[in-house]
Amino acid sequence: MPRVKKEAIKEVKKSKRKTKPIQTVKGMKDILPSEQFLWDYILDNGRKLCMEFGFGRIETPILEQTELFQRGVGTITDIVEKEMFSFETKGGDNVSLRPEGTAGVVRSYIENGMSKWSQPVKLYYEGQMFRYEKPQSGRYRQFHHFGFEILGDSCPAIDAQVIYLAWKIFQKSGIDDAVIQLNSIGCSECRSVYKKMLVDYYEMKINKLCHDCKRRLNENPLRLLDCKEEKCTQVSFSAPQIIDHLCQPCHDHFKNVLEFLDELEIPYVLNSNLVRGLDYYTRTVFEICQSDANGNQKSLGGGGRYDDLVKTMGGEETPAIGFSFGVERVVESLLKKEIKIDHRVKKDVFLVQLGDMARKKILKLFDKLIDSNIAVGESLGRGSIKSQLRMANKTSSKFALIIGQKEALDDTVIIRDMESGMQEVVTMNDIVDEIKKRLKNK
RNA sequence: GUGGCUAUGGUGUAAUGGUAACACUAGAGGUUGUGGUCCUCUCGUCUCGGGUUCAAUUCCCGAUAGCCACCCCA
Repeated sequence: MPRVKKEAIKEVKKSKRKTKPIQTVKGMKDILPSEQFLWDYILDNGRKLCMEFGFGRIETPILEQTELFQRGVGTITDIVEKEMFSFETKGGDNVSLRPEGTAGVVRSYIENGMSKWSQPVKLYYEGQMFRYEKPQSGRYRQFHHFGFEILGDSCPAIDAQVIYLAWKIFQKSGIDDAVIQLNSIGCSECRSVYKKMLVDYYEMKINKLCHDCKRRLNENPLRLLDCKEEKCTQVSFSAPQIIDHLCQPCHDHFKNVLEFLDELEIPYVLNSNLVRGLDYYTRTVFEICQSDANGNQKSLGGGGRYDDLVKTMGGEETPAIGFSFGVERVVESLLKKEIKIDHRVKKDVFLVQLGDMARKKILKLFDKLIDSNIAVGESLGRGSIKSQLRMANKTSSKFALIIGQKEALDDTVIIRDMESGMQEVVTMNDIVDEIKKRLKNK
C-alpha cells in the first residue's frame, strides 16, 4: 500500500475516534452502588459498637500541616519520607493529605484541651487516607480507615478493651477467620536497650544475612526479625526476643494485658516479630490478620499503644492507645467470601403508566405513596407496558398499579397482584388505603 | 522506588497475521394496554501511541493502568 494512502486511512481512523476518556488517578477507585451496601454494613457495625463502648465520633481535616506527620508518624518511616501527598499552598504553608488518622486525633486532643475533659477520652473516626505507594490489590493511594483511640489511660485493661473492640467489629462484620497477632515492643528505654542487643547479635552474624538485611541493620534493625529470606530466618531463630528484655513495668503491663485478654476469652497469637511501621508505638502492638490465597498473613488492621505521642506533639504526657483498619481490605475480604447480603432494591408497589396523561397522574401518586411510607418504584422513561411490568418483576414488587388512558380519564387505578396476576379497578382516592390494607395481608 | 506478568463488548472468558466467538447482564421487540419461561435483535474501530508487514487485536517498542514479588503497609 502506498505510504500516502496509508496515512490517509490513519487520518480517517483518527477523526472517527472518540475523545480520550479520562481515568481515575493512579491508585484511586470508585466505590459503586453494588459495593456500597458492604461499606454501610461494615461502617454501621463499627459505629454502633464504638458508641456502645462509649466512644464519641471525631472528624479531623484530611489536610494537615506536614509537620504534624513528621513529628507524629516519624521522619524516618517510609510513610513520611516518601509516601505523603505533600504540597505547598498558595499562602506558603506546607501541608499533606493525611496518611493515617492518629496524628490528627492527637493534634485535636491537644488543640481542643481534651486533657481537661473527663479521662480517658474515647474517640472514633472514619475517612480517607492517602499514601503515595505503588498500588496493588487491597492497597490504594486513597483508602479508608475506620479507627478509634483512647487517650489518657495507661491501664492494661484499656489495651485489652481496644483489642476486644477491634476483634468484635470484625466478628460482627462476618470476618470469622481473622487472627489477632500480639506483641509488646516496650517503652522507649527498654526498646533502645533491646535494639542495641539486637544489632550486636546480627552484626556477629552479618555474613549470613541477605543483602536487604545488611542494609536494614542500620536503618531499621527490628525489621530484620521478619525477613522472609531463608538464611535470615535461620539467624533470627535464635535472636534475642524483645519480650524477654522488657523492663519490669513494661513486662508487668504486657502480662496484665494478656490476663485481661484471657479473661475476655478472645484468641490471640503472640508474635515476637511483630513490629509496627509507625514510630510512635510503645508497649502493646497488635494486628488483625487473615491468611490470603498463598497462605501469607495479610493485615486488615492494626494498632497499639502510643504513650509518648501526645507529649512529642506538644501536649502533656498522656498515655494512649488506638486501632484502625482498612475498610477496602475488609470489603474485599467479604466480597471473596461471597457473603450474600441481599442488597437489591425491593419495592412494594410499582407504577405503570401509559401515555402522557397517565404519566402526570403517576407523578402525584408516587409522592402520595412515599409519604405513606410505601416503597414504590416507577419507570417513567419506559413506554411499553411490557417493559414496565418487567421492571416491576425485577424489583420484586408485590403490586403493580397500572394507569392507562382510560384510567386516567376515570380517575381510577388498576391494582395488579404480581403473584396471582389478579387485577382490580380501584378509584384514585382509595388506592393508598387499599394498598396499605393489602400489604398488611402479605 | 526496583523487578516480573497481564490488558479483548457492561461483566467473566475464547480464538486468530487477513477486523472477533461464547456465557451472563442490560436495552428493544415477538402485532392492537400486561411481568416472571421461551425466541429474535442490539451493544466491541480488540487500552492508547509508534514500528515491522501487502495486511496487526494477534509480532516488536513505548505510554498508561491493573496484578504479583520486593520495599513498606491498612
